[in-house]
Amino acid sequence: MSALDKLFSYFDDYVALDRKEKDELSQRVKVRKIKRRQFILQENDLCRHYSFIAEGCFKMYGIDKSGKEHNLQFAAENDWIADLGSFHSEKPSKLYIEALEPAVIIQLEKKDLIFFYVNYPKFDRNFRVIIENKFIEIQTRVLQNISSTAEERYLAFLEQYPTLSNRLPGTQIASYLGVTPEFLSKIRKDIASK
Amino acid sequence: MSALDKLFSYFDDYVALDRKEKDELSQRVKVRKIKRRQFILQENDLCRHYSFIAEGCFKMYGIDKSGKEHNLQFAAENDWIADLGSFHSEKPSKLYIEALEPAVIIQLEKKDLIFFYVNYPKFDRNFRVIIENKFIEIQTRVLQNISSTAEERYLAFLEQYPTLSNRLPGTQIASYLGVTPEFLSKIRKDIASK
DNA sequence: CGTCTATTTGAATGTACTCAAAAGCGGTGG
DNA sequence: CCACCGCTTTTGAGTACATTCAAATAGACG
Repeated sequence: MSALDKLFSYFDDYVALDRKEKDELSQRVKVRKIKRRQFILQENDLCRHYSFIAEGCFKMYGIDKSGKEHNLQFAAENDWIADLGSFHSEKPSKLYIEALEPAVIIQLEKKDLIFFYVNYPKFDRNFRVIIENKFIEIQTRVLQNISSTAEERYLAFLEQYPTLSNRLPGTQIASYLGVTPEFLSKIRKDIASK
Repeated sequence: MSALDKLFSYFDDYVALDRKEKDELSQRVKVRKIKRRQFILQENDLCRHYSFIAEGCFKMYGIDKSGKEHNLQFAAENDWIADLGSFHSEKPSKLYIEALEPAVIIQLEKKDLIFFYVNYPKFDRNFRVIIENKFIEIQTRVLQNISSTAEERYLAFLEQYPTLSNRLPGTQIASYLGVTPEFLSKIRKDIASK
């Protein structure tokens, strides 16, 4: 299945695209192969694209004043990744997006996205629903961050993202949960001894 | 300025509504007065409405197994509040929405919201942009939660929501930041002694 | 004025971090 | 096939950040 076909069938879960929309999309997107550890966004870049992931896995993170990385989100097959803040404001990003595995992505530039919003209202609908679902997801995460211990957050992560949690090294999960890798190791030990 | 007029001029910051859309909205929404401490959503309720706040201020929170409240968000004038998860899935909510001040809200039921989505694509557009901005905001909060100390988070809150932080008791802010009120008091003391 | 809630303070405790070091585990090249 | 390299994971001791519980104080509202 080609990368583009993956994108088309992704939209089948929303309001499916018709022939014409698929043709337009094909002409306006750019398919890219990305190597492990390659960045598709770095601090001070403008985020110019929505990237749909056909294969592989990315992390988006910020770096604090002491130089530590903090994972804001992971994204794998059939998901989008972008720094929405930079994308909309057209201001330099404070974030990094880096491939954790070799990947194939489909990139859509802002002007093209706007083209679809203007000409095919279906895109407003679809991206509204997509972002609503992402909002619900991240809100759950916030609630966990402010109300649970690191161990509870880790167990919730395993449950919510079983596939990802097998694919990712503990260091990356620790960074997502907001704990040190050493402490995650201790959490795992505690869990195992039950 | 009437509650409805506030809603109309709120939309002027997005794609403004025309006469017909305003008329339709007027007919389909319900304006309600809400008392301080009154709930517009409680655990196990279905969240059936989007509520636009014309006056007053609300908190949305979850209660953990030990009975403690954890504030997921505040919302004041010219903002929306709803449990999107429950609203979309039509499953019982795990959250509470409670007025912190006497309030006036405008409620829109799901079937009416869908009516607008279907008949006026502008609503897809507007709510897409609204939720995108909320997503950007909450993502910033997540990054702070996983990367900053309580003191840093508190200072960031003061900066980002100066009006709210004057309006809210410290206990509520503490709950939002994910710390105990006692500890917030110590943070304030530390900040004052600088 | 009394009641209810918010805020402050302090002591003891618990949760998570820092730093340093060792052990494990792939992959890669010689 | 083995040796080495880079990265991940584990372990432990000491420390810092944040909580709990209890109690006193201060404010706000009817």
